[in-house]
Amino acid sequence: MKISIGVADDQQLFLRSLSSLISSFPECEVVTEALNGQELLKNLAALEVLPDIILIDVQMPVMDGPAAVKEITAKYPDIATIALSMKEDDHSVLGMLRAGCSAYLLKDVHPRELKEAITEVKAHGYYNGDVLARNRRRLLRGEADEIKLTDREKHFLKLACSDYTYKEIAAKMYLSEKTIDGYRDSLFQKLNVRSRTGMALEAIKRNLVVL
Amino acid sequence: MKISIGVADDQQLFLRSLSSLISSFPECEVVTEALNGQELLKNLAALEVLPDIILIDVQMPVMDGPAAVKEITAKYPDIATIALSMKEDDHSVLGMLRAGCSAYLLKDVHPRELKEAITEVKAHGYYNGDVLARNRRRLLRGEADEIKLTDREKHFLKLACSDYTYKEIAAKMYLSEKTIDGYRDSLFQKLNVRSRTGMALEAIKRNLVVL
DNA sequence: ATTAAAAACAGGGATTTTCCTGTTTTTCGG
DNA sequence: CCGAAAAACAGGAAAATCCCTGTTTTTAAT
Repeated sequence: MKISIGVADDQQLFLRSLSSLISSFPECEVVTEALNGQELLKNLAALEVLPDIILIDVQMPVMDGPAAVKEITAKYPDIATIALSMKEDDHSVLGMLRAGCSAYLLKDVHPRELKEAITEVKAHGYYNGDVLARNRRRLLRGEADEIKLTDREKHFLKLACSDYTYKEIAAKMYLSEKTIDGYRDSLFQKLNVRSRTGMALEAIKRNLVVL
Repeated sequence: MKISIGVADDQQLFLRSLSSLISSFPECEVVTEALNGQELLKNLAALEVLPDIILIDVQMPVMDGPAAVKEITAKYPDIATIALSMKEDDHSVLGMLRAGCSAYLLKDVHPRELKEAITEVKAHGYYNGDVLARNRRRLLRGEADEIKLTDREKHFLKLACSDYTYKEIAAKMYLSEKTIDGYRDSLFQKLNVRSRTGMALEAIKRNLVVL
């Protein structure tokens, strides 16, 4: 019996190419394709035969990978998901891990490894050797750079990734400049930086803020 | 006669998938694949029958897109190149345009459009409707945000995208702090910013500095 | 050798940021 | 109502950055 596959990626060329490649695997067939999480869920709702496995990107518009995987895991517990991403930063990996992914591959893997991952996830429910397997324990026990930011800190951080002065940011947040100083100090500590530029760069690196 | 195609991309999965997809086009055949510009040039040197068209990413390790296209254009003037990229910022587009690309597509195009682009580039030497066609005149007449930075300014900018103080940067560059001030002022003007954080963010946005 | 341009450097003041320690107000749980 | 914790705010000094104008040195062309 062929393993049925769903694929979700916002890059159409990659999506179609990958589908084409997977269709060339004797033991696999692609049953659905989507350009984002929302479209994927819509397609799943309309399918009579659900895929066994879904290959899904992390960053997609409309509904991103973690949100989609979370919903798929809840609604279709028999579907396994394999993350396909360009990035392996802890934030991305943790997001997909927490959402319920069975494996996490980078987009620079060889097709043979993708095939192997599909096969192993189908047979055993997980795939050893991928990003997720290598980092699961470290990530879950919090050694990861996963930090907790309050909503206000996140808002401040987003505004701080700009040309604004702290005075201007305080005005935009309807807070005192001294409160802004406090947020900055807190973030300096959490991100282990010592300047605003360093903080902004670190935020971008960790995908806390998108440019 | 089939159009022979070469493909270069650092993401192996995309590379193989795309090759597989293009091999399914009746009028095309893939004759070489490479994971970077250097490997591509090496492969071309060994081929008896050169490809008509090369699909090439902009950002690759070892040798990037612009450098590779420049060399291909010089050594193999009969080979046309089509850029395939995730980004369409002016810097990336100009780099490929100046290097000699015949077309510039984003990776989110539909395979049909890729096919059309290949066909048109083969038949006419260019492809209307892509990023390059839409921006050629604007870019070349310099309305683009393409700015000229001296080697020293680039070096400074790279160092400034960090947690270092200007004093520390001056020490690393064996220059006076006042000279560093001068570079900063110059870059503030060129990038139209008014703070170091703004400068760093703008540099990243324009791919002047890679995180 | 001369001259012009580019690059490096400077003075100095204003503004902003960083750092440290502390107080007050608001919120929340018992 | 009370007390603790969280959030907001504060003083103030030092350091860093920004802004403006200008000089000196080096490089390059003639």
